[in-house]
Amino acid sequence: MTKPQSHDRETFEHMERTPEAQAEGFAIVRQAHESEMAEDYVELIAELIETRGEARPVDIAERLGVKPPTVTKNISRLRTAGLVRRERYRAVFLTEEGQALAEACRRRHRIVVAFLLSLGVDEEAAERDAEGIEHHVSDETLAAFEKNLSQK
Amino acid sequence: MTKPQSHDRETFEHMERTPEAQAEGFAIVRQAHESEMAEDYVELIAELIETRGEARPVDIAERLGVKPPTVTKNISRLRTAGLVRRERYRAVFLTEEGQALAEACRRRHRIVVAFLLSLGVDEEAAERDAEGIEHHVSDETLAAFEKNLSQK
DNA sequence: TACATAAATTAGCCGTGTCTAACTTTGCAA
DNA sequence: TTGCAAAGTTAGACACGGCTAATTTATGTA
Repeated sequence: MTKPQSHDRETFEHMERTPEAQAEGFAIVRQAHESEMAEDYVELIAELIETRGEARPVDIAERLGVKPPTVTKNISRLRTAGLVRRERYRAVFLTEEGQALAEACRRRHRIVVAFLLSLGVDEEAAERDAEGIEHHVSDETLAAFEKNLSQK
Repeated sequence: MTKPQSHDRETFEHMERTPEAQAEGFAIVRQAHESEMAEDYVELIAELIETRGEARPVDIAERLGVKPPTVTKNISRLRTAGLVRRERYRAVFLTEEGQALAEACRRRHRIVVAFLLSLGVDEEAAERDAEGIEHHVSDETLAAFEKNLSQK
């Protein structure tokens, strides 16, 4: 069950993580992927409501770079998840829960972008990279980003 | 084609990105997701070959936290992609191309981890977050991480 | 050598997130 | 007021990356 104490190689450059710890890490990444769609949508919906007064599927589709049927399907998933409220053929609005999630996501997004900018990454790249990175930043790392920012 | 000059709101807190630029950002993230599987596998395979002399599906599965049939299926995709070479029921090896990719991924991984550690993130979290973040770090951002590291 | 066990594969299922084609609804303008 | 264009939805397909159950192959040991 437990590993034998003695090995051919007794010396390690750096201690390897256990297979279990490694597996847990990958599980966390897979889990993050599952919530990415929801996070991207509510974030974008909040942005659209703020700047245009409403979030129309056609605008969501354009900004996400996907086709309208994809938006319809995903919006209905968000509705099932309780993040979004809407009537057929009408604009989309966020529930309380959706708003809370959007707020958290936008805050995290802002921090990641600001942090990358503070590192000297240009605006285009910072914005692009943040889109992918933000979903994988733990609270602890986010705090480290913030701390580092305020110390500049 | 071009946007009308005058708007209801002439003042922006910060200039919004165009829908196209935003859509391109999301497209890049989606693209990154497609190569994540390949990157995680070749990185892990290289690691296993280095530490154990060979990469067996059972070990890959354990460390990835997935079941063996998943590994079989994905390995065959990697073979099709030309990243991996192997005979049925035998261990997996990397092609030249696979090795090059693995090397690039491991380098990026090391830099991301080192950077997070330098920010004061603890080892566990750094390792976990890096797993997700590394696939979304552009060359430019990676360079910024490195530069910041060397300046410590 | 033969067999039990471990490893790997195959077959077949599922949910996600994308697409195209075709249809329905909305709402504006003549 | 009616009719058309734009927006939205539905239906149906597909690839991906997971899974379980059942099967096949490899291997070490009795």
